[in-house]
Amino acid sequence: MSPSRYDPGPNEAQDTDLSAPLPESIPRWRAVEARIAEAITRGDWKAGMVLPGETALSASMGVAVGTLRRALAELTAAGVLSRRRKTGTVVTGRAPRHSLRFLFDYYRLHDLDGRLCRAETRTIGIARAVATPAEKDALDMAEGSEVLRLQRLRIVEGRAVMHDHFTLPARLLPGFPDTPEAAPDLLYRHMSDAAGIRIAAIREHLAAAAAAPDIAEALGIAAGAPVLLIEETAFDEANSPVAHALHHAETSAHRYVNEIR
Amino acid sequence: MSPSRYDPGPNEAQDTDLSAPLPESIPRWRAVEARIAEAITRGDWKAGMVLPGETALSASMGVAVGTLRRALAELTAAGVLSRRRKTGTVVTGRAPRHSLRFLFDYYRLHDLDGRLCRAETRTIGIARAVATPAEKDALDMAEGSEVLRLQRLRIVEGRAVMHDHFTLPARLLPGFPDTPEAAPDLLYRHMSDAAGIRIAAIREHLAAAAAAPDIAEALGIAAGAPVLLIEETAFDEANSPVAHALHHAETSAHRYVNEIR
DNA sequence: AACAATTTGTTCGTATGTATG
DNA sequence: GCATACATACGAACAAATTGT
Repeated sequence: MSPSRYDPGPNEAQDTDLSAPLPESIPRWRAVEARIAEAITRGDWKAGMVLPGETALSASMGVAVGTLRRALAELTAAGVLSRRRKTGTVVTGRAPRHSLRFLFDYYRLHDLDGRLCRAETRTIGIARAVATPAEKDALDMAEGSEVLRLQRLRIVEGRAVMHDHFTLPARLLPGFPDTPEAAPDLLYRHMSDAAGIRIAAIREHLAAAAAAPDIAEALGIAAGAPVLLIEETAFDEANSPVAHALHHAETSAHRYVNEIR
Repeated sequence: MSPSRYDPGPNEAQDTDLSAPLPESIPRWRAVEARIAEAITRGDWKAGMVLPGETALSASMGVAVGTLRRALAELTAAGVLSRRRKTGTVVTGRAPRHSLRFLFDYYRLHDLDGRLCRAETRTIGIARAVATPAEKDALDMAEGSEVLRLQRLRIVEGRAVMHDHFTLPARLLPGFPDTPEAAPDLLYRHMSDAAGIRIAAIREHLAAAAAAPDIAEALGIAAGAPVLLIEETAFDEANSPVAHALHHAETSAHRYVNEIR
């Protein structure tokens, strides 16, 4: 904190609250990474800013250069930072919103101007049933396994823009609520917190389709209007499918954004 | 190659042609990474196979452990490998098709059964012009800059399934051909080879729309039929936009596939 | 044009911790 | 408990690229 000095600084990033002791029990490079990412998302280090050099940063955070480099490498791979010799390490300003590393609610609805939309989630149905053959196949389950089915709406500024239909192996989520009111909004976060399931990869199959009557009604559009169809499968670290979902999105005023590296 | 012995091996990966001298002028860890990735895509190391330990591998390839670890870390981050203590390093079998690292023609059309489609590319138009305000904005160019416009069709089994409209800053690609016949099929590969432009990230805005008459005709579908709209922007390592494209895909028999980590 | 200084990139080596069989 | 394999952490030296003198 060093309250004795005030230094607005020219274009260089200044200290946030580095040199505070790092938490234990997690890798130091990860703690360093989180601290830097936090400083960026908080706006302490803005887009285009150049960070202090490796030696200075590592010294100020009390870790070896190699440890700091690991953290910077991860953030660079995630697209948050860009590094060039002599120029230094600069904040790209590209949002880390599309990486599973940083967000459990990784959804990515933007408006036509490119701004991220904050979507409210409303669960409208929960049911338990024996898996259909298609579900059994998609989730790699045994014969007769039970599944949880969830229907949800994503709402932006009062308008429903996406309809979700999730299918989850019931075995993975014992004690999952049976009423829509009690359902968690952040499904993947809940899976991580309540059942220790960490999503390692998500695969999406995208298509355009004409809206079926029930979907059209839920989204408040005409039947047959074009909707974005997203078939999503989530995998854990062992590469087993742990969730399957079918999304229908109304995209006359929104875009589904995707970033590839 | 060691032709004196033949060893089918139990479940362990055996030598491919490691210990061959590594190429110069590129980082050694990248050469190691490429060699391992190649062995996997060639089928030498199959899905589920466990690779030799770090020390053994590094020794057999003539690099330090840290160098090998860098290569393995990259492949793990890309989803090609999975590493666990004691168990070792195993091949996941998940395809690295959606990573910019491995494919210049990164396009990702699959059929409804999930199989990757090999799409033929046909360039149907090339033009040079002064950038429109929208293009100038999307590509972050100066007033009055010249752009290259490319129209292409993606064809799978004789049927056009996607229409591409690319816009590129003409300044970046001097000597680009002026006739469709001479245009390169792999645009990003060409940009890398001919102009040294390396694509570091791609952002896509996806939506569903009703097909306009000209697009409908190009794709051989009815006007107004739902099409998948993909607005794509490619960035180089300095985070500058270097290409912009508008894709229209016919998705009655195909899916556009996307993998997130 | 040549050169020096700075900053990241690569490579090496080593030591210790930790999870797993 | 022990051996094994990866994970973390440290440090050091040199290479390569870029900027400014």
